[in-house]
Amino acid sequence: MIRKKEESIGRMISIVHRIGQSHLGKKLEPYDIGSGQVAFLAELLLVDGISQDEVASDFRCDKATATRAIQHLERHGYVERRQCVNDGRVKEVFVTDKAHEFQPVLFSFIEEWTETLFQGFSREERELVLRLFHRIVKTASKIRMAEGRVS
Amino acid sequence: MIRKKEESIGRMISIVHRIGQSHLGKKLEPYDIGSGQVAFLAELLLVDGISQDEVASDFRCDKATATRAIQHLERHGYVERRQCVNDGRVKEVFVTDKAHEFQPVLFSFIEEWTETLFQGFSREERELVLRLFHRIVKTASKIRMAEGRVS
DNA sequence: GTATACTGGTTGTGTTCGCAACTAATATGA
DNA sequence: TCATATTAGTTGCGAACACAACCAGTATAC
Repeated sequence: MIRKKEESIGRMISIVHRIGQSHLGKKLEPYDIGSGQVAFLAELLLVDGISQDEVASDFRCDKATATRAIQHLERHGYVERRQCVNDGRVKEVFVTDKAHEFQPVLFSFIEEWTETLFQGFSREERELVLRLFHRIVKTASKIRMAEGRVS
Repeated sequence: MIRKKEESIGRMISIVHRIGQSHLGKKLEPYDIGSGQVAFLAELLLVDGISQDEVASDFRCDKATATRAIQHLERHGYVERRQCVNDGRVKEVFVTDKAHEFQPVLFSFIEEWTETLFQGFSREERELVLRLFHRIVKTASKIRMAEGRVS
C-alpha cells in the first residue's frame, strides 16, 4: 500500500527526468540542440550509419519522434541522411564533421550530469544502480513491446 | 569516457519515464485522467488541502504545470479549489468523494507498475534502488533550485 | 501609510513526445 | 505474377511540460 510519495519509483524517475531535460536543454541551447535531440546525437556518434528505425528502437521511442529529432539534427548540420541502396525505404543516418567536432562537448555535458546525479555515491553503489536500472529498462522495454504497436 | 549507451543513467531514466507515462496514460484513459495528472492526484490523495505551489514544489515541476494539471482534475470532478481565508493569493486543493472512491484504482495501477519495474528484484535490491534513487532525486532537486527561478 | 519587492496563480508560447493515418517500397504467398 | 501484408519514414494532432510575462494579493521598508 502506498503511504509516502517517496516510495514510488515512477514518481522519482519522472522528477529526475524532467530536471535532467531542463538542465541539458539549457546547456545545449547555444549549439542549436534541444533536450529532445541529445540522446539521438549521442547515439549516432556511437553507432554511425544506422537507420532511423534502429535509432527509434534503441531509444524505445516512437519512429515519429526519431524522424523529427533527426530532421532537426540534419537542419543544423549535425547529421546527413542517405537513401539505403539495398532498401529504398531505409534512410541511413551519418554524423557530419561538425558533429564529430562537437562530440567532446556533448559528452562532457552528459558526463557532468551523470557525475552530478551520482554525487556522493561510492563506486559500488554507482555500479549497482546502473546494473539494477539496466534490468528495469529491460523490463519496461518488454512491456512497451507487448502493448504498443512496435516493430 | 562514454563508450556504451547503457552507461548513461540519464538515458535509462528517459526511457523508463516515457514507457511508464505511456503505460499509465493508457490505463487511466477511461477515467479522464492523463499521464500528466496521475502524480498530482496521487499526491493530493495523500496530502489533502495543500496549495498549488506546495504541489508544484513537491513534484518539482513548474507552477504552470501544476495549475493546468489541477484545473484538469477539477474539471473532471476529482478535486476542488478554495480560496485560502488567511491569504488571498493561495488556493487550497481538496480531493472530492469521487477522488476518494477512485483512490484504490489509481493506487493499484501505480503499484502494479512499480511491481512490474521491480520484477525479479529481491527485497534488498528493491529497497537499495529506492534508497539510492532517493538520493539522486535530492541531488537533482538541488540543481533545479540552483539554476531555476524557483520559489 | 505608501512605494517597492515578493509570492501564488494564470495564461501565452514553444518544445518534446506518443498515437494514428498515411505513402512508398519491399516481402510473402497463392 | 499479382494481390496482400509488412516495413521505414512522414505528417497531423493533441497532451505534457518549461519558461516568461503578467496580475492580484501580501510583506517590507522607509
